[in-house]
Amino acid sequence: MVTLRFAPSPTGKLHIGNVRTALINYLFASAQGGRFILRIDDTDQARSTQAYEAAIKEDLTWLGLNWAESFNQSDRFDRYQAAADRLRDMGLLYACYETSEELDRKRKIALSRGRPPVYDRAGLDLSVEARAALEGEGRRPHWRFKLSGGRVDWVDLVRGAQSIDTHSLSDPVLIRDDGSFLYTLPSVVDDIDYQISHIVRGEDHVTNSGAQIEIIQALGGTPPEMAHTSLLIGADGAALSKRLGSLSMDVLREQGIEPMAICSLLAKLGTSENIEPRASLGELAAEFGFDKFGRAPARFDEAELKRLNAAFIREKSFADMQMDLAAIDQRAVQDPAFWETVKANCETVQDIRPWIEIVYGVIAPVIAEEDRAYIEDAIALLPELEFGDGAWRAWTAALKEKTGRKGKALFMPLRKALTGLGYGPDMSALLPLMGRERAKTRLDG
RNA sequence: GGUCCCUUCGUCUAUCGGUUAGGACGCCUGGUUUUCAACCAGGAAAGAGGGGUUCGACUCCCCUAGGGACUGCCA
Repeated sequence: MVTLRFAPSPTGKLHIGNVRTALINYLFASAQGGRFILRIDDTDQARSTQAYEAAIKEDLTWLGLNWAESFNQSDRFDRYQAAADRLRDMGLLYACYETSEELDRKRKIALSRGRPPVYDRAGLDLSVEARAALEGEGRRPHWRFKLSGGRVDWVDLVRGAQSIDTHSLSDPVLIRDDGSFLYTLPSVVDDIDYQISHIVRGEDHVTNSGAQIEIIQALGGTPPEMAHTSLLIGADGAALSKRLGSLSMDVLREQGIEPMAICSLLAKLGTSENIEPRASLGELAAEFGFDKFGRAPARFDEAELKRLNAAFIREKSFADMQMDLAAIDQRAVQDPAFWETVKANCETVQDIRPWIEIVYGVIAPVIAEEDRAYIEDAIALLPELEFGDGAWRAWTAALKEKTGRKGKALFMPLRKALTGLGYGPDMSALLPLMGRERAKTRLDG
């Protein structure tokens, strides 16, 4: 039985990068018939909030990434404490007394001397007396895990054979000087307790994985399978982090992006599969495979998401969209033909707004000076009877007859006068929707 | 400074020593719609640079350049 986990910390909103990791975990678990667990990494009490936690859960639910079980690390401090005690008993957890400033200074000095900024393990050599003296100064220790100094190897599902030299790593701090836990130990303890079979996360965690494997082994656990996916970068090739705010789920949702558009893109981006609309997570799961992932950073382009969303929208019937349409404007649901007519011109549902005004509201017509006379003819020939399906055809045929205009010259002035725009849905469908009176008013200018 | 990863059309990628270097999205052109979009068809478009190895290199090796990650009492 495979068990995967997604472990966000509730210190911010879910963005496109997080969601990709969540989705990949979900998809693999689903494809294997396994479990997908949501773990809230809220060990950082100062920065974690209930609001973010709720928002994360809301976003995941919106995306359809349902979890079999969820828990908070803040409820499991006793477990982490027990693990810390065991490590301490084994001599693998040692007290250090440097302040952050002192550590910072040490790093800078090492760097300036051309040496790697690795912790010098000064804490390891402290005698009982020395420790007592330091504590007498009012210092409280933080605690580091003693790395083996050897190599940690694993076969990564995405990156292949990995070998991390722990000698080049600083011993990770597991417990802060205020006694609180950093994420490392809780993560390891939870992965063991919940029998996580696969850890799937971004490649920014590869060195963490090296240290974590050693801690897992020290605690008597078996390291899970590991998969580190390459990170997403922006369309401009720069790090995505700068634009994370605009790519948060709540913003995308407000823009009218479909959850499956997001999932379809994120499941395939950076893989050898074509990025195409998929209607369900089940389809994406069936197509999922770590062997399809490349190792180079993939570019996330918001424009691509919009295009994919447009493709989704064209597939949506009025029934599919009724709720969303009503939420935007009641007028959008009074005639199913409205959606069917307008959807091909929308990238997101929100794009119906201008068409609502065009069909049901008031807009400023656009009539070029040289087309005045033509529009006068058009008014004269406007079909008297109430508009049906053939109104546009009959009207333009008559106009063609009268003016000799054809093609673009025949249609574009009418489109611009009636909609204020040079593009849009089929006029033969749009005209009956807006009705004779509205058309007349706009032609009058 | 160090460690690790990466580099094929604009973008995501296929190729696992011998191919007219393939596909998808985008783009361009044409068709259709007597208009735009949508839709359909066709087209242009790529091996970062330099050295090797080899009968033969996109593919293997080295160097250079460029990009990414890590190097936190963040996760």
